[in-house]
Amino acid sequence: MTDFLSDLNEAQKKAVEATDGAVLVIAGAGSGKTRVLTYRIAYLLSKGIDPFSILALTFTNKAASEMKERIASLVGRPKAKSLWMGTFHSVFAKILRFESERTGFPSNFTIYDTEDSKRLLKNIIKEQNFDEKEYKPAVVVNRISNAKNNLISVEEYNNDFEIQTYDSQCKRPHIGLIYKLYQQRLKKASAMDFDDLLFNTNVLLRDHPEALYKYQNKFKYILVDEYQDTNFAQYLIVKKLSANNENICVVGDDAQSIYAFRGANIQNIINFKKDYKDFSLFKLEQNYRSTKNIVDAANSVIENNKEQIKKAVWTNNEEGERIHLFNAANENEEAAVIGAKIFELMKKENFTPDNIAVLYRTNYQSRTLEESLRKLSIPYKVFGGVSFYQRKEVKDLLAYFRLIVNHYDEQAFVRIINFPARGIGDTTLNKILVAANENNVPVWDVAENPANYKVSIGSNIQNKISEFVFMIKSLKTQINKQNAYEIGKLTVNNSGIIKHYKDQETPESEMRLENIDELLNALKEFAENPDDVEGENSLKTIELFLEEAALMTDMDMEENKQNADNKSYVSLMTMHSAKGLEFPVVFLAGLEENLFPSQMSLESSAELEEERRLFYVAITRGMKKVFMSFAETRYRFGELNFCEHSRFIDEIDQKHIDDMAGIFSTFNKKPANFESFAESRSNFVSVNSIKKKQDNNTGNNDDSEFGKLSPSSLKVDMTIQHQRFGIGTIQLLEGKGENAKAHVLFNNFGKKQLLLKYAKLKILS
DNA sequence: AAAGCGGTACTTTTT
DNA sequence: GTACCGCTTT
Repeated sequence: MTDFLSDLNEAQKKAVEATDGAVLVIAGAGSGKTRVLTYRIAYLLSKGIDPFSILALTFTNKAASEMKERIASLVGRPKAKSLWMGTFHSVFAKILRFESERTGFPSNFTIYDTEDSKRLLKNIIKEQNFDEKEYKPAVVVNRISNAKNNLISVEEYNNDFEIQTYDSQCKRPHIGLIYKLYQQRLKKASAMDFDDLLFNTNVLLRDHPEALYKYQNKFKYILVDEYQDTNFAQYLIVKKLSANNENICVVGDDAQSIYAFRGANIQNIINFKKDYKDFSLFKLEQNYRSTKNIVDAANSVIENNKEQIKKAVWTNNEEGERIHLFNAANENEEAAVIGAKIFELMKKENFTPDNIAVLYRTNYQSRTLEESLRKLSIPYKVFGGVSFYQRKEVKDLLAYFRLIVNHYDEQAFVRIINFPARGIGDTTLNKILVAANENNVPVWDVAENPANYKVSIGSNIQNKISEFVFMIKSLKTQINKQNAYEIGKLTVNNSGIIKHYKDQETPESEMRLENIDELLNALKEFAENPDDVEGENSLKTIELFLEEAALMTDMDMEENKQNADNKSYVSLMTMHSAKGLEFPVVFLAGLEENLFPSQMSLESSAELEEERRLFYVAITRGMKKVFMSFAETRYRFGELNFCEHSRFIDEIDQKHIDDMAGIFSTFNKKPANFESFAESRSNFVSVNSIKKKQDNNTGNNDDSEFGKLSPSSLKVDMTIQHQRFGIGTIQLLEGKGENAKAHVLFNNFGKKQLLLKYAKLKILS
């Protein structure tokens, strides 16, 4: 029964066999981390452990379903299905629904996504007449999210001197009040946001010891994937649940911690040894994924981080090609070259599109890349950005489902009360909202019976509201009688959404209809696939669908689709979403200062180290070939910006780089295989831009007088000359050391911010 | 009440 | 460049 252990190397095998007690597995990139987790679970099952008593927490739904699949192939489907395996959010959402009697929330609570949260916050800020410039929903939502991730309740937030001082200093003294009102409104709407799922689980385990004992006894073996990305709320849940027998196994890589910005605490993994004194440590250091060049290049970068657990990642794989580095005049040329190179890889080296990924720091970079790939008819898929579930028509329809399941869902109500238009406008809606607030009742109660709350609405509009309320109520009577797909069809027809878009007859409405169709297909597939623990005869209701959809990223969605239509695409995604994935060929685009590392990360070394870890993650996605590129100019907010290449490139040991950009050669000498690149480039890029490039490379321009100047030699109002921008006046000097910057007003180029570390200047007067 | 127009302020990463 | 807001007109 344990024959599958022979698939593992020594370190992996030991990590699998140490089933009891606290276990920390530090797994370098590509070292078979998922393999250890799956085999460990399979091993537990083969020893007769009940699958219901194993809790495995992952970072994404995709990781969970893939792992389940692999375990199923090792020990059989029935056992694999009975495992408690999923993301923190989905597993504990399930538990919170089950424990509704203890939580004070009904079991059909809605999960608000970030957009819902922001809209609600916006409403509250408006109602309170706070300055909307100071109180931006995005900022407020972050403050509240941070508080919740650190288990700071409304009361604690408002009584904490430090927090209050900080908010006051930021000119936002009322965030505590907003937090309070926000939680009240969520409660009234029977809704939780993402962070509440973890926060309220902690409350449940803290205030209800009988529930804590129950789950401690239930989950005899706990496994946590990507432990380096857990936040305090998650950490404490795991700690509490495992306190009884300490059969806990956490797997992670501190070098790949990239979610501190949303509360992840790298100390959780670094301090594991303090939390569990009797722990065993296993290090997986052999990389099976990438070539020597890629592994070594990644190692040379991550070395620059101070805070890390020591490990030596190595590989037995072939040497492989060096990392190909190239530059481009602007983002369009960069995209064109990447497209051309992909075209060539497919044509000459038989790579398929799904062998290839283009990774970037920010979502907006996908646009130019898409254009380039479209021109070359290369099939591609953009992950992230405006995902399927965020499209207006899809969210509208989901709002119907939400309101049907949970009438109190305020955001869903506001969204669809007048969509499609049924003559209930802003004025009426505001009356209802105000009345709901004044009487401290859900909006639904007011809509159901306005007269009760002294809302004066004309009888004409009154009838329309009643019709709407009636429609939602009648659909509710069906939700436990008909499956998700049937409810979906009824909703689409009764609501008038289909008619609304059919009447428009524009290409845009056509597309929206297609998306609605796609959602119905997803419902159908969901309804007809009895893959749940509950068994074959249980009805797949719309409620169950919503629960999944709320916590689904488009990553999970696209995964299903790709399997379904079996087409091959080049993947376009952010470096963050690429975590956990691997591709034979990886392009890293836009490696420029202020873009990557992001401008916002330059203020603290902790944030800069996180960017570096992200760079490490990005490089280590590549199996065979890694291409890096940067543009010398890039449009941002419609304004032209001149860019310097990313500092991270300089941190790679030069011997691993095939430097076609010429950044490491003082004499700008032409690299050995520049020709082959120029060739593939010239097929698609205007000859002009190449010429410009080559002129630069010959070193004809007279730059002998320009040099890097120390920040101290410059003063405001000085007139300086820049190699490219010509003559200008210094307006402002900021930053220290590496980050010293000068704001210069150029005569012909307008205002520019120059990093003194790179800018070559000449002082004129 | 709804659609259309023009000005404005943004873009880090996501369960 | 674009998403979003508030103003206008019908």
